[in-house]
Amino acid sequence: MNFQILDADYFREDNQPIIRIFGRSEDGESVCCLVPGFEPYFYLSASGDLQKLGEEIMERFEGVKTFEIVERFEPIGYQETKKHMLKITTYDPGNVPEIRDDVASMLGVNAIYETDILFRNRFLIDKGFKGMGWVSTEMEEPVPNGKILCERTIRTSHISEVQKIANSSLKYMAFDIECLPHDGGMPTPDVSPVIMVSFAFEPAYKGHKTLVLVMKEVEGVDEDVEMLPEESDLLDRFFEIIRDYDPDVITGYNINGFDVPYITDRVKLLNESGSNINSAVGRDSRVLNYRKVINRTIVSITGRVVVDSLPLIRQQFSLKRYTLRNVSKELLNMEKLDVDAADMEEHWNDSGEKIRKFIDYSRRDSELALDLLLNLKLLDKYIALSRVSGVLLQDTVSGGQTNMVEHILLTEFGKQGRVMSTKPDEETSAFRRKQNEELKGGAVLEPEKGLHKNVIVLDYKSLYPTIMMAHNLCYTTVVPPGKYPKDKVIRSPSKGEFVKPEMFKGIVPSVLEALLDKRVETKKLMKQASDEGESQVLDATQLALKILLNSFYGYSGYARARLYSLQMANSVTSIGRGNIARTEDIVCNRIGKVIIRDNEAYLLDEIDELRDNDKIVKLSVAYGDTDSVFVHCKNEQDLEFEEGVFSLDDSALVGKKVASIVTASLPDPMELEFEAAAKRILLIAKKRYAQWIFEPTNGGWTDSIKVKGLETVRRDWCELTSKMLNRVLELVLKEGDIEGSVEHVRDLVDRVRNLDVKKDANLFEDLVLTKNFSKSPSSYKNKQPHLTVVENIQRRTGVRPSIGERIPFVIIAGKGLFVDRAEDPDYVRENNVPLDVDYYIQKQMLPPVERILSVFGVDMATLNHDSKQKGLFDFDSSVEDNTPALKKVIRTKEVSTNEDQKTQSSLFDFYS
DNA sequence: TCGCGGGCCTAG
DNA sequence: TTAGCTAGGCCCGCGA
Repeated sequence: MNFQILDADYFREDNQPIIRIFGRSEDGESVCCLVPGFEPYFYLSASGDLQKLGEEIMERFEGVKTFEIVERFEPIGYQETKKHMLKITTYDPGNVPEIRDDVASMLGVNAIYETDILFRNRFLIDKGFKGMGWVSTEMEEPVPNGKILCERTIRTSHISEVQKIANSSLKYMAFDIECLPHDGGMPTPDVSPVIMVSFAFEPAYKGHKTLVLVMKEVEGVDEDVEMLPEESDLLDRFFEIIRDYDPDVITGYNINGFDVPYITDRVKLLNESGSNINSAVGRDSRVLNYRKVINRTIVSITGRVVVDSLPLIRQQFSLKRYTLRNVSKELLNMEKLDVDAADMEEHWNDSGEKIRKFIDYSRRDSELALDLLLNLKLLDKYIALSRVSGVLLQDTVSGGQTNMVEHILLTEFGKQGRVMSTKPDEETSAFRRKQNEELKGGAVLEPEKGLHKNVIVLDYKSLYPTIMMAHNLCYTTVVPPGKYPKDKVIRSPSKGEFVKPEMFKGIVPSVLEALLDKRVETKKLMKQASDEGESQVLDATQLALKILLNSFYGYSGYARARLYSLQMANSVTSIGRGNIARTEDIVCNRIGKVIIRDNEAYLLDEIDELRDNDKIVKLSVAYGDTDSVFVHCKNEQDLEFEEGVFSLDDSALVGKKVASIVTASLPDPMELEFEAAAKRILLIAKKRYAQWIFEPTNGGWTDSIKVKGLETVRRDWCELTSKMLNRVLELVLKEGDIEGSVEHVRDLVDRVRNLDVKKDANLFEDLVLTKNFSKSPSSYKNKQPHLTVVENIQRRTGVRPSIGERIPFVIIAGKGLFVDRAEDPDYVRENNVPLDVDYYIQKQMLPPVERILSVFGVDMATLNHDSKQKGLFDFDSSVEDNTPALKKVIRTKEVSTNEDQKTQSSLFDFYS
């Protein structure tokens, strides 16, 4: 039988561990496969007589089954030879944590290794199985299901990996609960009952796409509603439905933060007072439970995957708010239905329309949760990450990059006879964090500020991974500086030394090479794929490979990693910094000029003499950040090309030429790529710019305005700022319309100045700011506007928003500090509190737009002009007063020269 | 008035 | 943010 691995764990049978793999088979059955015969082990290195030490350990610790003297490399540093170590095998996985500290403190023991690897991961790694990977079983014996809640349970030790791209069809279930709070506050499980539970299923459950359980009799409802008179019956039915449906994936919105702990606590309470709710949900019949680990609730259900979509959406989408209402609207374009907390009791006690509405609202929440998961394909990425890294799906969904990197490295270390370090203790991590103050990052080039035409964007393909590959940077190649002769090592600008690949090819570079090759291969397959589903799987796979490739650098400087090398991390970035500086030098000085002739790009020394129709392109670097360079193309006189002279295709010719020359000078597989051509680009500051960018797309060009770092992409500015700035950027970049920009800003300033909240509710919404409530109030050293609002809300409702929530606020009129005048928008709306329109004009609108338009000589006064006071026709003269050069250019289409350097606009002819 | 630290969020 | 990394802009409040 072939099945795909969803989850794995182990249990004990006659004092032997038996591995249990859960999955779904090719023909759609849920499967549990028992695999006996796998044993737990760990390593230790010691000085002295290893045989004697092994015997002593056997004698002293009952759990130790056997030992073996083996040869292994230590985890960190290049080593010429392996060392003798002890491999200790125990009877039970639980024995290892029991004895490891005692063993570590025995005389002569230097270090212990791999004592903290979960047994199921140890099994997967040693057998070469992967999370969401396919396996095939033979000679299986059927086993009576007993407590196992799968459609088939088998037992075999003949199990092997199978190659298959497609995924099995999983069963998804979303749920949501409603609780009845006392007097409109937050419900708490000690007093407020669960009155409704809703489900959404994919595929349908016995013909039901959704189902709502309600704790009362309601008339006039459809067959997707079940009525149960008692809360305990309702909860019992909830678990019965889960067991009966047998989902692979259980999802919901904020279920880890709310629903699961609530139901668990409620069941405990009810069962303690005489109820008999069977809350078994795991495929091993384990009851629903949760663990709290600082700030985080961990929920795991054996054999299934629990996916709370809230953290996934937080990670993947940058939104101003993450309420289900806002997320559904922004990402699904669907409305959440809602009963106000204050009206909940009234709806619940109603026996007509209101209670039916309440039921529909509850149903909708489950539908939305399922839609988020499926329509946004939230899980695809994680399934691909599991298949590529080998980590079980639950761990890629709820874990970080560390998990995956360490899983991959443990696998490769094992293959190459190298042991893996244990996780560092607190002290070691703290020490490393201190050391990390020495860790330098990427270089950011000083931008040539202002508006430019014809800028080519070049960037390095996977810069840090390719640096590690090209220079053999690895934990396994790093050597103490000076230990080996100069010609034997690669030395980085940060003075890190690594042996050359001829001496030893590093494990990290090898892994990266394999990942990169696989990504190229996957992209190729994707182009050939005819089936839509297969193409999607391949796309998720190449994305997963990209994520993994980029995880290794960050991991190398991570204080809590099993493997840590400041030398390696610093070498990566120092080579990166050297590289971008060298790239700038090649572009500006070694290349300098490119000749375009007959649709080909040439260097000066590639042609004999200049001809009449040759286009001479002068290159300079306008900006660059870490792995990118923006190359500014100008004419022979070092001026912008006139409109129509330098085409997008010319950009591509120059870009590809430059990229190929730079690439040729680099060690394999480092590669500079032509990415896009910007017709115009506005550079404001480091990490802040906007481009009218043209990206090559199968034969043609696709254009868009791309904004980086400016207020339009920042969530701590109000929507009005974003909208205003977006319009200004579009006018400036696409049309060169400074005058129009100024008018647009003035119109908006007027509207805000004359704001009437009752008449213009939309504008009010656009004035709402949000900031993340990121830590406990006591640890803030300064006042913060969102903290003021958190305190206000807590004072008024008794409920404090949770840490990690984004807090919306507006600034109200009054005296005193800005931070004290932040207020909850809901409160302001309900109580008609006037806003501080001056704050919005002076602090939210004018400064961001001034930073952009000052490039053209437009100042605050021009923008802040009051139409009511000065009249509508005042504009032209005010522009003339402030910026004569600007107006001249706009009005007369004059082709300017270099004479006026004061305002950038004088360099261009926008209207031609 | 200016410089600085805290805070937030983004680029890469 | 609920365990990859650094660079860096900008706002606010505070104190010299």
